[in-house]
Amino acid sequence: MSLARAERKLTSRGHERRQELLRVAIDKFAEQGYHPTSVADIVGEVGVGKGVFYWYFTSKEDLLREILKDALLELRRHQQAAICDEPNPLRRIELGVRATLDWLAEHPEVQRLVDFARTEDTFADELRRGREISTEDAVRHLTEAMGQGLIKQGDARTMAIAIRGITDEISRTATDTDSPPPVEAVIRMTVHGLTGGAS
Amino acid sequence: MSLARAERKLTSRGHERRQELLRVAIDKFAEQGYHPTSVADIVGEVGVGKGVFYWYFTSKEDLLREILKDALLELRRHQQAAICDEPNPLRRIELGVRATLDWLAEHPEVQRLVDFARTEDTFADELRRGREISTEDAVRHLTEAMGQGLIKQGDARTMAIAIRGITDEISRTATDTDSPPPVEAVIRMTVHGLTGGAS
Amino acid sequence: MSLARAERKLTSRGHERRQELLRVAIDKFAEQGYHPTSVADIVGEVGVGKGVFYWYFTSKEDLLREILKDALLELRRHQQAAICDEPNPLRRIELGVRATLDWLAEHPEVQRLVDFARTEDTFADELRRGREISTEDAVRHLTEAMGQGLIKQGDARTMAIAIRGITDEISRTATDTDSPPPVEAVIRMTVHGLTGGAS
Amino acid sequence: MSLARAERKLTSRGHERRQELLRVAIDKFAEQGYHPTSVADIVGEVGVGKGVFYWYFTSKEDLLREILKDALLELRRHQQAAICDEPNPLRRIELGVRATLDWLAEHPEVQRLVDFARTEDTFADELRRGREISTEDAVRHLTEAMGQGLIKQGDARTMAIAIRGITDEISRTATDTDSPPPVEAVIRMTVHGLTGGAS
DNA sequence: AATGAATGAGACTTCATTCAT
DNA sequence: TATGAATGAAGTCTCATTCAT
Repeated sequence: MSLARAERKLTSRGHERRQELLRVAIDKFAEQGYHPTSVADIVGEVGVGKGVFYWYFTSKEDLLREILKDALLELRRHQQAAICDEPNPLRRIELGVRATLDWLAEHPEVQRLVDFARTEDTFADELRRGREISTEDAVRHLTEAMGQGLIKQGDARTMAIAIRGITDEISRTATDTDSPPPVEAVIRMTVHGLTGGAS
Repeated sequence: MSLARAERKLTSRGHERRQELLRVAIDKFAEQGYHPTSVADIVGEVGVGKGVFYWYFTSKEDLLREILKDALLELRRHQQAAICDEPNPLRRIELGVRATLDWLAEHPEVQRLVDFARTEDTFADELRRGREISTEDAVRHLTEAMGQGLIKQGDARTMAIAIRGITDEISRTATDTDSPPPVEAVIRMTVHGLTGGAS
Repeated sequence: MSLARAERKLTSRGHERRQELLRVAIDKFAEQGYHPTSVADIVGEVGVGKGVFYWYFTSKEDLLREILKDALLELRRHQQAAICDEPNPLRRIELGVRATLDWLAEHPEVQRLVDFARTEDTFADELRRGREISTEDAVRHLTEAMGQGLIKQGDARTMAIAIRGITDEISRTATDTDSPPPVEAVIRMTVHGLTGGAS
Repeated sequence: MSLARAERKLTSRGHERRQELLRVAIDKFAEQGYHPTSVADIVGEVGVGKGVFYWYFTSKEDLLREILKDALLELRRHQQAAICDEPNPLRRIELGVRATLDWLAEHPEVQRLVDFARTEDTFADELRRGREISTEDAVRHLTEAMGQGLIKQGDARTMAIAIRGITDEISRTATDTDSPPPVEAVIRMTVHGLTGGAS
């Protein structure tokens, strides 16, 4: 019986084709949006027949899901690699934020796709789990930091979500204005206080 | 030549029809996404023919643009009304954040639409201008607060964007989990410091 | 909410269009086969856009099902009308066979469609029920005839099936050779004995 | 130029492969229908690449034609073997009918394929010739039987077709209901009179 | 002999939009 | 104003067939 597309063993040429399709799809999706981009657009750009697309992917939907899965996995890896085994929890947050801004600056297309995916139920679930995990990670660091008296006591979960809100929005704006994200300012705000109210 | 739809004078019954179409469209768009929702879906739910739709709106695209324009205008009004003539700039930020969390909690559909619109060039421009304005508003308050020594000197623009990032992401999460946004925690973080680092 | 296609109320023009589509589809299906006939072929012949097809039918499959349902209903009506209230059960069989040969000769396309439908599970069920009913009808007449000593005792069900086998195959051959079915010979065989063995 | 596939000399392993493809194809065709079964389905089930298929068969169409040719040849052989050199023509009919019911009961898939093939012009011709021959055979026996006064004078050709109609329909029904065909009842009807009308 | 990647026409179907009634 | 029939381009996807390896 034929293998599911995902499990199919690919020749090295096949692997390259697949990557090429992914790359082009990411670009087009980010540029025009998921729905406005047709499979014909994608294969047209790569210069292959439509069948090729369906040789490597089950459907257009499957393709986006694949893209999202890969991207979030990579981002996570990037973050983990940055944090490594830093003992200071507050510094871990900092390194995580830096890594995120960094990676998103290098993959501006991805954020658009994630943002889109979040607006359509079919894809939203795919993301929720990943977001949960990243939130929990941050909560862990923040809780530890509170325990060590490095930051004031507070609602760690809300803080974690806020931090993601900041990094994401800063990244979006940086991409929109085609300028590098103000990393240091963000770090100052997230780690040393958003406004540093005089209180 | 016929008038542009928007400018056409409507009977009060016509006005109601239009509002009903808008309402249904917002719900469906938020629920299933813009593209997956067809014009037939919308008019079907309202119980009118397709002609009606094209009497009130130039196109499906026009409809979403209209929705976005209206929504952002309303949000802005809500914010302005809250801030009113509060003299303390930091307090103005606070009131603005409160008003935003408030309004988004009552209009969870809108945020999805805005988030989607941001991912497709056709709509993105519509939003950029509004975002610019709201950023500038916040920058003004923050700059004034710095001038008065209420908050530490810093990059006001980045702060403004960060605050929007927080309110938006907190709102999204609140909607996702169907729970009220942790308003006080957010206020504390935005106004009195995100982590309030011990430094 | 929009009505299911089947229940949609049609204008008289709409009703005609639908009939035209049915007619052309029956012809094409019978001529080239169901699968080799594309929806494009059908609407092309009628001279309308593809959307029209899907305005009147849910799918190509639905269309064939509809055709089968209508055809079998009509055939049954024709048979019933012929038998009417004939008291002699053997004569009822005769009238039924005559009516069947008659109707199939006038609707040679239908038999091909039914024959095809029988070979594909999706449609086979649609037919089985109808066949059951017609078999039971014949069994009733035959049993009554046996009771009255009009025919020898025997397996009524097998007889009924055999009679259908004869009428169908005779009809097919008549259609194939483009000649009228040998009605009298068939009647003689079915009613007075297939070979009339000398036994 | 390469030899026609059919004439190519095959190694014994090659012969087996071919048979396996035929066997699987017959099963799938009978199960799902000819068109709904893809070449990929067939080779997938056998566990070979697509190239293999096209090594042994010119096309999918060719495959079905081959199947039909083989099947009808085998059925004919089975019938001939049964009739052998029976001198009584009426008994020859009986033996032929028995052999046919027998063989169709053992090869229920084949009948579906033949039935399907009859509904599509591409294959119909392939079958017509075979049907002609078998009709002529039966006509010969029947005419002889009439000459010997074993059966009443009548339209031998119509009788022959009727007999085929009976055996086929009985076989189909037996397959459908997964029960053995009522051989004796059929013999009685075909040889000694369908209803044995009292006339 | 065999594989599996590639092809590309064409299948079915949807849908924004128009327009006669 | 309103309807619903009609349009037809475009969308996703399938599949018989070919061919480089």
